[in-house]
Amino acid sequence: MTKRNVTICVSWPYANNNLHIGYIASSLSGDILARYHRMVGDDVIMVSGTDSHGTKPVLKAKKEGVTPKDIVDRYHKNFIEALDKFNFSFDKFSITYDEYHKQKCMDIFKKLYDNGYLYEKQLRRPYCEKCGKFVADTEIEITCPECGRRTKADNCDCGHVPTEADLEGATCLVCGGKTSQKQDKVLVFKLTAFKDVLTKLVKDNENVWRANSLNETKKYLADLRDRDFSRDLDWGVKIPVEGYENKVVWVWWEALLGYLTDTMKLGEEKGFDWRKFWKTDVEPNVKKIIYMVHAKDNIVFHSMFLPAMLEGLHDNFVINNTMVSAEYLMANNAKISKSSSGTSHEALDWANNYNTDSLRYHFAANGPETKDANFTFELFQTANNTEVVNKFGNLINRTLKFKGLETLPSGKLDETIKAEVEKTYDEVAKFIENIEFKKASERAMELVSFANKYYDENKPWVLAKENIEEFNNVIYSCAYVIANLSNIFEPFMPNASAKLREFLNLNKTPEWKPISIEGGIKLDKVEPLFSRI
RNA sequence: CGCGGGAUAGAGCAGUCCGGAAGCUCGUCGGGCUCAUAACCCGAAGGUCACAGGUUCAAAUCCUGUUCCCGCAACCA
Repeated sequence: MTKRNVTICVSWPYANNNLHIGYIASSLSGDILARYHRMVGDDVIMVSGTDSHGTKPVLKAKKEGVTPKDIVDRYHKNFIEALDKFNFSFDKFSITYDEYHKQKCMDIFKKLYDNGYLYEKQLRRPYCEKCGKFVADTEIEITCPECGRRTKADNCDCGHVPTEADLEGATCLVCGGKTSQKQDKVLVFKLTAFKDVLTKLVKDNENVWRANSLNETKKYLADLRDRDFSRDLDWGVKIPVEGYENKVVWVWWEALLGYLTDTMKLGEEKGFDWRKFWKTDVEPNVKKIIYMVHAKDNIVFHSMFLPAMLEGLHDNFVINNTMVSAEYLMANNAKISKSSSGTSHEALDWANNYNTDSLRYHFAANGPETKDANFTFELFQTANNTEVVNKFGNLINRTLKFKGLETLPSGKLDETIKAEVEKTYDEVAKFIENIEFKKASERAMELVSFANKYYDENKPWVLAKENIEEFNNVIYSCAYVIANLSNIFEPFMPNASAKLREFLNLNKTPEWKPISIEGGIKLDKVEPLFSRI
């Protein structure tokens, strides 16, 4: 296959709470893609980082009497630790308060301004005299005129959306004082200027994107509006326009550019030209794939906001991308973010208590790919004990720990096994490239079932006593399957795959193609890959 | 009536675009095997495809309406 340049953009977790398993479930697709594309020989980068700006860290910092940086550093550390334990193979995982990111963003925003895509709008906003600044809706509290309860001003639990008038005399949550409506201005991004480009983008991907990405984007296009670009806040990326010294860029606009700034930084560090991943005029003959991996609440930002910004630079950016939009992971049928039950939904807790390969497999096979997926300990336990331990782990054990077997015998490779292995590579690859990870992981597991069946039908425990040559052929053929499972499962269960390579003295760098195996390997390193829970 | 995704055996899901004998994994029940972490293999039972209409020789699939879950729409991100 000809080499492609593949960029995998995994959405940026917000530094407001510890990483939860929903993020792992919806982002895993990115790591599966990254590992697979590296194995087929593509030039791959996978990037993301911590989204550190916005009002929430600021509020939390005030409450705890620390700086916003202290808050986001705490969560950034948690993100890195959790993602590392789940074996996410990021080439870069940065943080948006990084000076490099901020500077590059400001350069880009200046260009968008110069190109005429940012304009000023007047409006009235709540202003706190005591704090001496305009405050965000989440920083003030009002009495809801609909239900009479106290609520933050962005929305009320009763469903009422406060109007400009409702905000008059709101309470500032920072200082406790009253706010008043004052004349303010906001910088607006001219999203409507990109209607044709975005319409074409959707049309070009009619058979590529999932239904949620396509329809959600079409809906926005039907009623396309310009979007606010600035925010009244001092924690964020400064706006390189005169008169906006006290405002910052709304986090979305700069966080999305993190994919680009990560790539630029990576290029400087590793010595490659970042443009080969993002520009049509660099390595023009190499196919470029840009995957956008995120959950459904992020759709339009990736399908519209980012492409519009890139197009607005008038600089041959690759606009076309492959949207990989997941639905939501529910925990015990409740929204993870709002759940307050005793069970932890923190990614790090799960990683510390259970086998992350097993969790990865479970999320690939039963994750929120096209609709919300429920996640419970019981469902995971079943998947772990039946699919992962009984089928996968047991195949390894019954083959490589066959009673009395100390070295792998040489033998003749069974033709049906050889053919099935080749077929599995092709079909799993097809599913992965088609962003169907549920099917891909299940198809991979079918090879395990195929081998277990082959094992049973050929009864090596009988052959061991009656026909040692045939016994050797069967065990050798099963070991051949196991060697290839170490490749095929690399995107899904990287730890187990690495251990299999160690058991069988295989090359440490896996490739997406059948590998042969030699007899005579000492089997003393073999141990159970997974344990029951 | 703001908009998008979803509702299919006890559980989790595929099938819906392009209508043509209801499938997969797990669980349950029965059988086989004894190499293996009591794992593995074979077989069976189990579903008015959310609900109500309609189109058709034929509907899980197309059309209309309804209910429920999730998300988006606002200076939350």
